[in-house]
Amino acid sequence: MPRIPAAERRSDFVKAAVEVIATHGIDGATTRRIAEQAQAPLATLHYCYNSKEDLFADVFKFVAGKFRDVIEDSDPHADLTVTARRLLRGAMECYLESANFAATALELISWARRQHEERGIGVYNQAVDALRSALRGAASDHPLEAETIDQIAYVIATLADGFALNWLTYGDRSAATEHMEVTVSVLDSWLAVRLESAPAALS
Amino acid sequence: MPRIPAAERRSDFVKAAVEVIATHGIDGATTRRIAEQAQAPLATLHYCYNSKEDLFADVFKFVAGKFRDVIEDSDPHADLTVTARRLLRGAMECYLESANFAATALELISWARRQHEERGIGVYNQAVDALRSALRGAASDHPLEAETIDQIAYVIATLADGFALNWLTYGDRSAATEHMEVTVSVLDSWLAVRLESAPAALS
Amino acid sequence: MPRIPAAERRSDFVKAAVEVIATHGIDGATTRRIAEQAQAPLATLHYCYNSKEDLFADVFKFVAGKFRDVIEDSDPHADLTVTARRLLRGAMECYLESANFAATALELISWARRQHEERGIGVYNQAVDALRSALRGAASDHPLEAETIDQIAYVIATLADGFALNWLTYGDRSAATEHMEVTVSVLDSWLAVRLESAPAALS
Amino acid sequence: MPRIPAAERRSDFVKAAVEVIATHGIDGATTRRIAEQAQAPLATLHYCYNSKEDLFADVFKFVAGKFRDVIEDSDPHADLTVTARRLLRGAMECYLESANFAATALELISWARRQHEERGIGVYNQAVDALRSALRGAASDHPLEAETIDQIAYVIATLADGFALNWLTYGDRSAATEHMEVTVSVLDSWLAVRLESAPAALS
DNA sequence: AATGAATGAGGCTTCATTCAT
DNA sequence: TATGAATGAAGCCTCATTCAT
Repeated sequence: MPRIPAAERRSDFVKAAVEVIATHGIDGATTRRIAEQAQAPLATLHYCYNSKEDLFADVFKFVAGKFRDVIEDSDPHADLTVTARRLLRGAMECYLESANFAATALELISWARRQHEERGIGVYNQAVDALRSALRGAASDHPLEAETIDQIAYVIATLADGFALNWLTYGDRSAATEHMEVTVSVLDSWLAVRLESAPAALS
Repeated sequence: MPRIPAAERRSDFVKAAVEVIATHGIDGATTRRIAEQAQAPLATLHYCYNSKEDLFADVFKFVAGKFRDVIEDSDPHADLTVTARRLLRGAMECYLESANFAATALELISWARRQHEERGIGVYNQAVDALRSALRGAASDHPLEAETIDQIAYVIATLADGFALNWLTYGDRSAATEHMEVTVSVLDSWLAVRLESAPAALS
Repeated sequence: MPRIPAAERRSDFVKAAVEVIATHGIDGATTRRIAEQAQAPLATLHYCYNSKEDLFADVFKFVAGKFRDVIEDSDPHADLTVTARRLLRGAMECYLESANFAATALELISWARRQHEERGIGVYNQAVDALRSALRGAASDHPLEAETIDQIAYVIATLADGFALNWLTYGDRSAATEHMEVTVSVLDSWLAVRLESAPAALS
Repeated sequence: MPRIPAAERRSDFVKAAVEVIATHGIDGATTRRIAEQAQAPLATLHYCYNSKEDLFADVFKFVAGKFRDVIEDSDPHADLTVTARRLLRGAMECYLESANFAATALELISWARRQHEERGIGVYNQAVDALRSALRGAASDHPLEAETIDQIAYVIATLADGFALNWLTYGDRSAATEHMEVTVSVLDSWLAVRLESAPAALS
């Protein structure tokens, strides 16, 4: 009965959609289920969004925005190794904090791949771009080759996503917490070797 | 009326399902589309399988079997480091060889997570189990702690899946080929550090 | 807040409805589309009219009124043949001037037939009545049988509507202009024969 | 329960659609109502036709075919005047025989106009084309200018459609029967004048 | 055994209308 | 007075599945 502004209502539907996508998958996220989750009549969803696709576009923005927030929160003055480690840990903590968010992010990546002909469009690409930007900022003192930045971004993304898949599959929080440490140590080991040789090549 | 043996018919449907799942996702893999891809009448699918879920169970077996084949192909007499590297590379080559297989595997992992209450059931779990067995075989000379084996299996799975996600997202084969090398070097770096200290702890 | 008088508002909606009905048909003339065409919020339409049917009743009046204007414009002192010709030409020119008006008139005729059980109610009937009145006025000197008047009115209506259907179907203005002349000549030929014998029967 | 071949089922739906279109108009002809009229579940309609549009295309064919039958039934050896009169009478009798057919034909004409950008496509055009062919056949002895044929076809179509509109509006069969005679006499009067001068121009 | 025919359930979307402000 | 917000009903269509042959 309370007449809520449309903007706020839309946000409710986005949150509901994240829950439903995580639980039922992208294609199982029917308008009925989303409306029900948002405790709103089905028609109200279509009053706020012209189409399901419009709603999903907003979900998309929401997820991409959360990634960007996590990535940009990292201290820009830190060392490259420290920054990389923080980015990876931040992503994993974000996944660990909300399994639904993690699941929805993976669903969206899968969905974007199927939906659009133009590859690389979507959450994944935006997140990797943000990773690259953050890394470039941290490496501004001793500029690395673009290729090195790309590789580090790739490894962080790979480790974070691989971690997410495992955590979502087993749903075992304590195991995941341990895996987080292992994953960080993997990055550390590789970076130690990788950055030891790379700057040398530049000097 | 070619009178195709039932077994072959079922195999056709499984292969068709893999294609369709990769292209349209698990929920987009409708019985109609699968039957069409298999060039069979819709009713024939239900003649071979009681339900869609039964068919998917076979798809499941097929994918899990392919993983097991890749893993068990690796030389059981090799060194642990070499074995780990081979397992990772084998998985990635398998993904690279058929993007459809990779996509279907990821879809199935996602699907299994949503479908069943009991976590850890499914393709992912079977693959990790197989990884563990292979690693144990390679480490039979100097037995490691179970935890170490678990960690190595986790890291291999994580790296392989993270690699797959990237490759599927961009669909860039040459980039993926380079990523494969990077990914292997990540494993190598970490194993070098990890195995250097672990045995020490045992001695 | 332009504070537009309610009467003007209603007139805007009627005009918008005529456009929309012509373009999308009676059933395609949704309240949304009409409000949009009138550049007014949807709720305003229902503020001015209790229901869509009420609005359509006004559209009805508008169209019937325009017909009456055309018919009553014709010189009441003219000869019967001349009057009949003028009425037919007037109707056709009216159709030709605005295809939207023609289309809406035909839609309303169709709609009225479907809507009401009582046949003959509607735009068509009102127009034919007006035709009869005009013809009676022109024939006041040598009163004809009512049947003759009825027949002339029927023929004029038939020719005008048949013309409209053709013009709307092809949308070819130059062809329609030629058809107008042919149509008038059809009426002339028939009237010449018809009125030659009819008065004779009365004398 | 009887398993009827799809082709026959389709014919049932076409007939049902004609009824429903006549009663409720093109846009009121919902799939639900058509299925109900055909005494079939809604889903069965979509088993026989991929879409509502496909069904309507068949309705289209059915109506156009009936027109063609009526027109081509006319004796090809007859005189032009006789042929024209027969064509007109045939069309009107066809309308009179089934008001539903008449209504559906007019609805389809209206619908085709709204639906397709390319003007002149549809039932109307096909019927007029068939009229022209029939007239050309009858006039083969003393070939007339194409323009004359066109005009005669136009006048027949105009009179028949105008007649139909009146008959549908009032639903008065006895009045319509009288109108039929009047309408034929209108054609006769005009043809007498028209063909008297036209051949002269050719001789 | 094999497959066209058939269908209830549910998918997304739009409708005319009402409510609260 | 005006109008964004809200909604039950109904629109077309596709789904997995079953039935009859």
